[in-house]
Amino acid sequence: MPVRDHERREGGAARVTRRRARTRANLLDAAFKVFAAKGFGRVSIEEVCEAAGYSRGAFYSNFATLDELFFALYQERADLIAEQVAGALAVDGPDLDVPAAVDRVTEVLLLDLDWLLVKTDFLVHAARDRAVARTLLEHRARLRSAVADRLARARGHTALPAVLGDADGAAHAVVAAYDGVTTQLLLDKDVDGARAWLKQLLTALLTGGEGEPGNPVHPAHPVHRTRGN
Amino acid sequence: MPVRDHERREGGAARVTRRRARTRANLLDAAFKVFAAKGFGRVSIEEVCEAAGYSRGAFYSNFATLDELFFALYQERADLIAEQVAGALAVDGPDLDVPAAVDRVTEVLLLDLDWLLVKTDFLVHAARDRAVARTLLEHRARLRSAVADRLARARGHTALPAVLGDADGAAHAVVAAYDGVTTQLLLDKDVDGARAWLKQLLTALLTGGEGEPGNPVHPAHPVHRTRGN
DNA sequence: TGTATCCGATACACCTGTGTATCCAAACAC
DNA sequence: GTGTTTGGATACACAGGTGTATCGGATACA
Repeated sequence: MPVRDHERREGGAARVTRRRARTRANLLDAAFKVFAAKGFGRVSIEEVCEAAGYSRGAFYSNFATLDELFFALYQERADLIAEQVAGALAVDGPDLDVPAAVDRVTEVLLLDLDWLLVKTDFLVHAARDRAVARTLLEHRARLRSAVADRLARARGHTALPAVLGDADGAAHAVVAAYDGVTTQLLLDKDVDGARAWLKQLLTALLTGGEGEPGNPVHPAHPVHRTRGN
Repeated sequence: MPVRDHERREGGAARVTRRRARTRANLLDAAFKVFAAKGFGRVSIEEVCEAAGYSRGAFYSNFATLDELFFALYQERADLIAEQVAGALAVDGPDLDVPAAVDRVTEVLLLDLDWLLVKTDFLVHAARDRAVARTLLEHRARLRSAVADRLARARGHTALPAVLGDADGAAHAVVAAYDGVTTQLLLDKDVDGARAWLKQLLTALLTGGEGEPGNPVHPAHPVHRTRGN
């Protein structure tokens, strides 16, 4: 019998399952750290196992390939983030306090730089694999429609600038802004600057611009480090 | 004598240099194709050589590592794009025709999907290497200030919406929009949709929204393929 | 507690890629 | 043309990862 335990879970519920679940989780956690540090493309199965404190046997008992692990890892964490965003959007009553909601969402989305690194690795991965791309697109669609729903629900109370079309269009723009800010953040590593800049962008997009009168933050955001980038 | 020819060009001009330049260019071209197809992380030196029709000896005679080649490759192509963008911005006279300029720039920026793939690989690469990140940031800064200069030059003729602050802030937003649209494009591969969407975003950002009255394009852009993503 | 099952460790054979040393032929200077 | 330099091909030794088969201790259940 080959070692492929991971593909013969079908009819009856598994029997042992407890140790298994733990090691699987440990492998995923270790993989996250290693991926964040070195990048998916430069990580071997062995490294993941070593970081988790297991041998390769444990790996092959739980996953068929590194890709499969990566996929599971992404899905787990992405679902988690999606929940948090949904939570951040659900706070207000029927009428929407845009700046407050923007603050909360921004906080969640730009919380962890390591996650952004891994997420971007996954994007690159998905860009070359139709099937993977599809699930990533679904993830994004879910997030986007959460935003769109929230906006639509508040329509009339808070008017959207018609520039972007309907609530769905606005949600698209929100995601694009998030992606854009993320790209910059990956390079300058200035999380606080990125948060401020994203908040400004989003409020500008959603309110038409009459946010609080604070001065612009984007140019030379890094208070420390070389500026202007 | 080790094979490291590539690091002993110093005082006198090289002597042979012609064959060398050709093979170097061939290696870079082949690398671009292979990188685009499989992703930097999954490409070996051998593959590049094979694709270019050389042996590994040729590679090591021109580059020390795959990273070095990647860096050279990125710089070459990025410079090229920067030129084209500058050209697209330089067309108008002293007063700026925003929609026309947006059209031209958009055309250049979203011309080649392969380039976007490689560029994103490079982003991921740079995100884990300070030195590389620095040069990428400089590239972006150059591009951004080209935009900012053009906008500043046209100020008064065409009023910017004050939402984003000065011309520099607007340029930041332009780049962010570009990055955001790129991310989506990498997943749905819908170049035409991305162009339309980027145009709309940019005109909305720069004119405050009174672009042509065409209806919004973003939801369900793909005329073919699964929609809504 | 006994026992059947499962999970992960270990060992093995293999393959792919790497980097260097050496050498031949092509490109240049004259 | 001829001699010299140079660029790339070839050969080699080696490191590191992969995937599978097998085995022993751990785990759940009666």
